[in-house]
This record gives sequence, structure tokens and C-alpha cells, in this order.
Amino acid sequence: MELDQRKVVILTTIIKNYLETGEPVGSRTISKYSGLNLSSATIRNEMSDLEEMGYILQPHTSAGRIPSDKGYRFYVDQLMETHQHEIDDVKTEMFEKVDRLETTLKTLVKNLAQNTNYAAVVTGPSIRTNKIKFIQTSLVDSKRLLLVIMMQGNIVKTATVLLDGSEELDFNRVLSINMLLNDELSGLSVEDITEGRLAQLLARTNHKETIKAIVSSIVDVLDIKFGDSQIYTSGATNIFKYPELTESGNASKLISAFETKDELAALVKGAEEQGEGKRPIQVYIGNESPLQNMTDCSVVTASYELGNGLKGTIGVIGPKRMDYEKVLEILSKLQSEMDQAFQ
Amino acid sequence: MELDQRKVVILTTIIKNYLETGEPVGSRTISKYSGLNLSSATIRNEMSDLEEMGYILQPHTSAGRIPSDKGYRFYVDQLMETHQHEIDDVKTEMFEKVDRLETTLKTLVKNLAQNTNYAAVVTGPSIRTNKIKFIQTSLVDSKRLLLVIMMQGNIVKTATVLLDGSEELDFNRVLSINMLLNDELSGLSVEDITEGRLAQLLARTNHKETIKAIVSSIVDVLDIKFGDSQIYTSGATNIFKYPELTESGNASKLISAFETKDELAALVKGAEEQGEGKRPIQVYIGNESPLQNMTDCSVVTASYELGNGLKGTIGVIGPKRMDYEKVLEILSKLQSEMDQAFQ
DNA sequence: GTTAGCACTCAAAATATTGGAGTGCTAACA
DNA sequence: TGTTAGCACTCCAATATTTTGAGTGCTAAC
Repeated sequence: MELDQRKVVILTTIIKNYLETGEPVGSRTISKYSGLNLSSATIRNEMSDLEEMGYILQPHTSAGRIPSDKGYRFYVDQLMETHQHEIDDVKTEMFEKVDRLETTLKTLVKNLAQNTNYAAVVTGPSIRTNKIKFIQTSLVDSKRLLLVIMMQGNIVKTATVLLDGSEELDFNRVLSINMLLNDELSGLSVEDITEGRLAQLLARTNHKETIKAIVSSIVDVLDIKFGDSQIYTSGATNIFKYPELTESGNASKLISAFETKDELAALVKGAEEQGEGKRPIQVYIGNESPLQNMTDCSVVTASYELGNGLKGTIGVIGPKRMDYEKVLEILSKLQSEMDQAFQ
Repeated sequence: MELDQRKVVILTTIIKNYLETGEPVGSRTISKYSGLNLSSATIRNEMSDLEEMGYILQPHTSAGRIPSDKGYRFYVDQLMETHQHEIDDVKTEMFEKVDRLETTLKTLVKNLAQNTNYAAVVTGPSIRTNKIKFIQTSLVDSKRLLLVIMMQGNIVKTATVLLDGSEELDFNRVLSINMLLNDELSGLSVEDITEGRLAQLLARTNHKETIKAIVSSIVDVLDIKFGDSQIYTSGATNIFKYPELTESGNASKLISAFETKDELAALVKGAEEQGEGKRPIQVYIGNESPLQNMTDCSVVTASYELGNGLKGTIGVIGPKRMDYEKVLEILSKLQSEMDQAFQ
């Protein structure tokens, strides 16, 4: 059977109506609001076809129809096509002005949740692949060094290094240690710091224990697991606004996912791994999402890039009957706002 | 009427039973489990008295009794008295070994939530009153300085200072700026950095613009509002385990409080402001808590101190029928564990 | 002072009743 | 051949009704 123009109109009407009301849509409603001037009986015939083709389904025999995942998918694809140019327009790059990256991301995710009324998640760029710009240590007391690492994108990490006290340090020695560290390690990412590198470093110094302790601290600080603390969320409670997500007692699981963030990491990592050729905005409907708990949800993700290869993801999580049009639009807007924030 | 020994036993039995089951307790149950060897009829008489005295109440005419806030209060006070010595035992001080304070607090709050099965909140020590240990700036590029501030308790804060480029800097000049800053500002808290101080500082340097920018950054970083990002929470979803908190649709509000953390700040601030003479562990039952949304909850808070005046609070939030005994115990244990973590 | 006994209460669970939106099918119509 | 009116049928959801049982208060006897 073919999906002719009329069927498309009916399907779209069903979906739009269902997005608004959340109630199954009956033939009479379509008859009135589709603008097709057909009787409910005719619509019923068409709906029967659409159901057979898998675009809509009946919750029970004597109810109206609701969109199936396939139906949503059709609708969203259509939407993406018409919005394509708009999306391409905002595919701007965000440059290196990430002084207050953390603050910005927090604000971003909050705005996103408030504007959409869905739950929002934003990841900061992964620092595992990010490169060290410079390293600086300074003496706190006889057994303690303060370690400061600046990464590309001006992301700063600090740690305190505990020394065993076997090697005496003073201002000048610390200075030379700093020079050595920068000479050997700047420009590298954590992944580049191998055993070989370390050996090479140790060959050039008398303060072997100190250097060992410092390098181990560096690895410690930078080698955090993906998703450890780099994920910001907001508006998790928005899911209470959508009964289909909370009844059946799934609210607890969903909220819990937002609290622990582990699962969100998987979600968002998937989005990031999308190959280069893909669209910068992705929509996952129901089971298309990689997460179990989220079969009743849709997820829209957009990836951003801060120039120099630092990538992150913005995501919106809501019910399947999400206002896709609005979400796509807002994601675009926020991308450009983020852009401005870093001017 | 007097609260004689027998009434106390009955009241305690009612409360303990209710804590376990969450169901109203009837006279027959008491008759069987109180160990008093009294018939249910006698118990009924006593219960009638207890109700008149306000310690228990009936949800409806033909139901058993549940403890009133006054009843809980009596029970908790009794508990606090018997546990007093134990609580005093763990009133240990935590010294300055707060290298990974943030990590520790996060772990702490997670443990707390998991062990109690209630929601948990922990605040880090306020840095507004914390004193600067030393300050270090370094040149990132011609328009940017990296600012590192170490506070008492080895808490490190960083920021990037944007310069207008009007004053040229080099390694040696930055060095002298660092010396000047430390000379003038170390030992002070943000609250101590007044206009007068700034003037005094400016009088001693040629790099007035740079110093202004730096000091303004320092104040920016340290002068965060109470509760801004210093509050760690965990186990908010535990409230789903207690129907009395989720039915009536309050779940959303409670979870929301945990998400925004604003209200938690108030809660915890209240606990911290308890005068010196007070107990280190406080229990708020129902309306005793300063928060609106929490009239169905009880809150147990304990304050800790990291020596040198750095104070914070640990809190557990659960239903009124919380296992107070266990919570009090766990709070004590965690205090001492925290102690060990900083050995 | 304590207790057995009894009538009474009332929420919650189980069951029955009803209403109405929606469907599929058939037969008539343009 | 596509469209439509009409009708019998389905079934959820809301409402009403009944049943159940735990619990109470009161009274009279021990």
C-alpha cells in the first residue's frame, strides 16, 4: 500500500493533535480538523490502512489512534527536512573563549530545561583527549605541592601532591621541575602519558620521587572516567508534567538516571560518536534510544564544538509526544547563544 | 494527666511498630507485643488517654493510632538522651587534611544515602569566611593571567583574569605582583578585602590595572553566594520508597528541592547557625523544619568541623517514620569515618 | 483496675452499573 | 469506484454499590 498525500495529511493531523492533547485521536476529530472535508467514515477507512501500515496504533479496540514509533519517526524526518537549512545556519563554531566554561554550561542546561519544559542534559568537553597547555607546581609546605594544570580551552585542574619528604625542595628546584614538566608534557593528552614518557622524564632529573608523585597526580586528575563530573543536568522534575512518564512507576527510575548520571553518559556518548557526516541534531524515539528506562521517552541531542576539537553534547529528554518542532528550534537558538557567550 | 511508666511503654511500642510498618497500630497489636500482658481493652483505655494528651492520633475513627509530631518528639528526645554519650564520643575534630575535600564530601553524601535509604545532603565549609593561604598568578598569554588561590584547609580556587593589555607583563613582573598580592592579602577572607585594602595595594604597584583586575577576580571567585555549588546531595530518589511522601503528588516538589538546592541551603544554614551550646546533632520533625515542602518529613542534621573554624553540615531527610535510631548511629559513624579520611 | 463481649464505624477492596467515545461493517448513493 | 449514513458492537473509565475486616468505645462482670 502506498502512503499517498491524503494519508500523509491524516497522519500528520493525528500526530499534531496527539502532541497537543496526549489523548488518542478519533476519526471524528480528524474529519473536523484535517481540512480535508471527509466524513468520519472515510477517515476510518484511511486510519485502518495507516494502522495496517504501522504508522498508528490503537491502545485498545474502542479507542482512537495514537502514533507508533514509526509514525513519530516519519513526522520527525519530515520536520528535519523542512528545518534543514535553519539547522545548518546555526552550525557555528564556538571559539576558545571558554573562561567560565562550567558556569556557562550550567546556565545553558538550566535555560534549556526551562524553555522546553523537558529534562535537559549537557556535557562538557572530554578532558581525556584534551591537551595539556602548561603545568605549574608550587610548594605549599615541606610535604605538599600544589599542582595546577591548564588544558587547551583554558580548562584548569588542580590537585595537591603529597610528598614522602625524602627529597628536599626549595623555590629554585621547584622552578626547574616546572620547566622540565612543561618541556616534556605540554601538548600531550593523558592518553599520551605512557610508561616510556615517564622513564624519559625521570632520566632528566634528580628528583625522581617527586616527579613520580606529580605525574601520578596528573594522571589521577585528568583520567577521570567519562561522565564522572562533566555532565550537567536540569529540569529532571519536568517529567512529572507528563503523566505517561510517571504513572506505571517509572518516574523513580528516570529521576534516578538523572541523579546518578551514569546512564546519561551512555546516552550522550552515543550522540557524540555519530560519524562526521551525520546531522548535528539527532532524534531518538522510544526504543531507538540506547537506554532501557527510556522506552517511553524521546531524546533530542545536538553536538557542539568549541573549535580546537573540543566537543560536547546538548540533549533534551521528554515524552514521545514532545514538541519536536519547538525543541529543534530551541536547540538551534541555544547553540547560537552559546556562541555569543564566548565572543 | 500524667505520662506514667506504662503509658511510656505503650507509646514507645506504638512508635516502634509504626516506624517498621508505616501502618496505624491497633490495640491488639500492642497487647501482644508490648510485653505488658494487658488485654487489648486495657490498652484501648490507655491509648484513649494518650490521644487526649496529644501523643498519638487516629487517621480516622475506625483505624489504629499513629504517632503525632509530639509523640515523635518525645521518642526522639528519649533516644537522644540515651545516645548522648555515644554522640559525644564522636565529636572529634577533623584536621586540616582536606586535600580532596570535594571528592570526600561527594563520597560521604553517597554513602549516607545508601546506608540510610533516605535522601542525604552535605555542605562543604563556607569559603566566604575562609582565609587565603596564598595566591599565585601566571601568564597564559598577553591578555590573560591564570589565578590560583589556595585557602585554609587546602581548598583551591582558580580563575582566568582577562587583561586589557594596557600594561605589559613579563615573568619577573608577574613574580613581583605575586609577592605583593601575598604580602597584602594572605591571611584575609573575602569579607576582609575592603576598598581601603585595595587602595593600600594599589599604592604599592605600577601595574594598577592588572592588580585591579586580579583583585576583582579574587572577589568574584570567593564571594559566591551561600549554597551556590557547595551543596552535595544524593539519594533524592529514595523518597520514592516511602509512599506517604509521594502520594498526594508532593514527590515533584521534594525532588525539585533537591535539584535546585536553594531550599536545602536554608535548611542546612539553619542547622549551622545553632549556637555553640547546642547538640551537634539536631532532629526536626515535620513542621519543626524551616521548609514548607517538608511538613511530611523529618530532617536530621549533624555539623562537623575541620579544625580551624571550617564548618559544614551533614543532613538526612526522610519520612517522619524515619528509623531515628539508625540514622543517629550512622551519622556518628560517618563523622568518625570522615575523621579517618583526613588522617 | 482489668477484661470479655458486643454493637458500631469506616476505609479499602471487590464487584456491579452505566455512559460514551470510538470502531468496523454494510448498504446505499453520486 | 470512492464516499457516506446508519447501526450494532466493544470496552475503558467513571461512578455506584456491596462486602470485608480491623479497630474502636462502651458496658457490665470479675
